[in-house]
Amino acid sequence: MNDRWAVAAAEGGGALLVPLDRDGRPAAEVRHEPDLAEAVRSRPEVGRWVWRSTAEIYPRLLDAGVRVDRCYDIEDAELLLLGHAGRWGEPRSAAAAHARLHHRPVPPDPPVRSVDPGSQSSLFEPQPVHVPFDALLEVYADQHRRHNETEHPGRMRLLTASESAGMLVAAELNRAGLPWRADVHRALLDELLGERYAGGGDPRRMAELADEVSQAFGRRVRPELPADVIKAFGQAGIKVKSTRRWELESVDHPAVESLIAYKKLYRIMTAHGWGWLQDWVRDGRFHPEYLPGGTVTGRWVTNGGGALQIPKVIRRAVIADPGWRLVVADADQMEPRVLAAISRDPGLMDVAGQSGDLYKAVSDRAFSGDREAAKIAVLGAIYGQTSGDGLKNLAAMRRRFPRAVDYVDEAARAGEEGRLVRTWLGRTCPPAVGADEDFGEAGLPQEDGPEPAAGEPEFAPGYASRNNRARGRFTRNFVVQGSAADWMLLVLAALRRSLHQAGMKAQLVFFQHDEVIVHCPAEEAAAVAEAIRAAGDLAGRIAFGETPARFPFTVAEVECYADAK
DNA sequence: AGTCCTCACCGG
DNA sequence: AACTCCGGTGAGGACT
Repeated sequence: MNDRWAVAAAEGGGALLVPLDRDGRPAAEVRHEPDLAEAVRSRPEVGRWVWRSTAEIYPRLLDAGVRVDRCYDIEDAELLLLGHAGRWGEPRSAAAAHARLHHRPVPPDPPVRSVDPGSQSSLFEPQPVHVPFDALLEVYADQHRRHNETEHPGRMRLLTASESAGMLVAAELNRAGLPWRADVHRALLDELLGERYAGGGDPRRMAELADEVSQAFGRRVRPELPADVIKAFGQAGIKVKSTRRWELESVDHPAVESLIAYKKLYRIMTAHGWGWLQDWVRDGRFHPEYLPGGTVTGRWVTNGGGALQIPKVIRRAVIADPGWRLVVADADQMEPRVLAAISRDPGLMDVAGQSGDLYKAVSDRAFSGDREAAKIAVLGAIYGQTSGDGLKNLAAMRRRFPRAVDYVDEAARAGEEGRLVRTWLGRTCPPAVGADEDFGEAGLPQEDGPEPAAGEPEFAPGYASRNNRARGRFTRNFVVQGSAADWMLLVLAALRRSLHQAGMKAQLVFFQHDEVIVHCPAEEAAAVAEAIRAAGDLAGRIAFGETPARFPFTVAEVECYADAK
């Protein structure tokens, strides 16, 4: 059933609980029970647990071996509801929400603690702010009401419910960790960077490359210092504006090859080297900290460990346990398919209704079979390409897929004009950055945002409109990327549920924007792959209603993550 | 000694 | 050809 109960840890220990009625109000007396986990465990009939913060309470339940099917995260919902009302930036804690209800001074949100890699505790639960249970219940009932005031109440309810499901997934991902072979990782580092010397300094291979760079310049150059490299090129008579790889690649100088190779290894050493291994991998698992909804578009972020930026070469260390497999599933062309579903463009829906190569299908319709041109045009429409081939091809897009292009154009226009912009489910874009509240410059128009580049006249004509255009590109992308994140949350929720209902040992162990990894016994792998595909279809129907658009996944069953692509 | 900023790279 | 959208990460250095 859909029965909801609210629960909170009691101050002196134990739990406070109460069933809720259809309006989200207490349907009985609040009861106190001595054991939080037991109170939840003993009520499997509860359809959804309503609580202040999943990150605070759910790890404690998991510690006690208690899993819940569904929850409602009040502080996450507060953030989404405030955003929908255009009140981005107001404190989202339950304490703040309660104060607002009673027109009392609103306390600021507590700061998030800094990263502590060695710690096992959650990074996102600063210090629990105590909120009396009855105050929490008032906030929930008010949120229940506020959903009905949104543009699409059904979608908004789906948004808060699915992001709450994401919170459950995140807590479980944090606990499970990604299988990680530290021995393989170390061997990889030795192979790529060279062995480390006892006295410190660069590892062998990197030291060799640094020497090659210095020899090519005829003087000692530290390749990891952009300023030093630019100066060295200047002394060699070559002007470079930066030491970015794409710029260096076009430079004709004997140092370039070694320099690029060094920078590649330097990046691996600093971001995913021995120190990283020490900090983030324990007991054969990499434990990042996932934060659902950490970006304004609804994409997740991780705090620490760089879990969403694991270099391809390092993925060789991600290896399933003996007898187990990694089922790696990647949503195919997620964003164009989502654009088809939200814009209802007939041509694009038609194309997205097939599970084959979407860009090929687009190219057959509008680009005489030129797949590359089609891909650039589709992505250009989504990203707001302003120059180059994308612009030329955009005209063809506009002819063949007018409603799709109109949809993102309208989002861009709304952004430029400072209107609210929302994803399909109702996640709302924050106002333009720039009016910095800390300095009380509320009256500043949005176009006074970021500082102009050095040397650029601060009030040059055209400066404002340039920033407005940047804002338009942002909101144009926001509706697509954000609606895709909406869909992906529903995928995660459906997948989590079906893996559990099937009674499998399979575990979600990784999530990255459009990709999931499930770790499972080899004999479950086929069923897991099917569950992922089914979750994608179900999420499409739930999020967007009946639509011909399909949401296929490329699924690989592997022992090593690096073999998935 | 701590904080903030820039750079350049990783991923989607 | 150029670096469009969304982020995290560390190092180094400038600054307080």
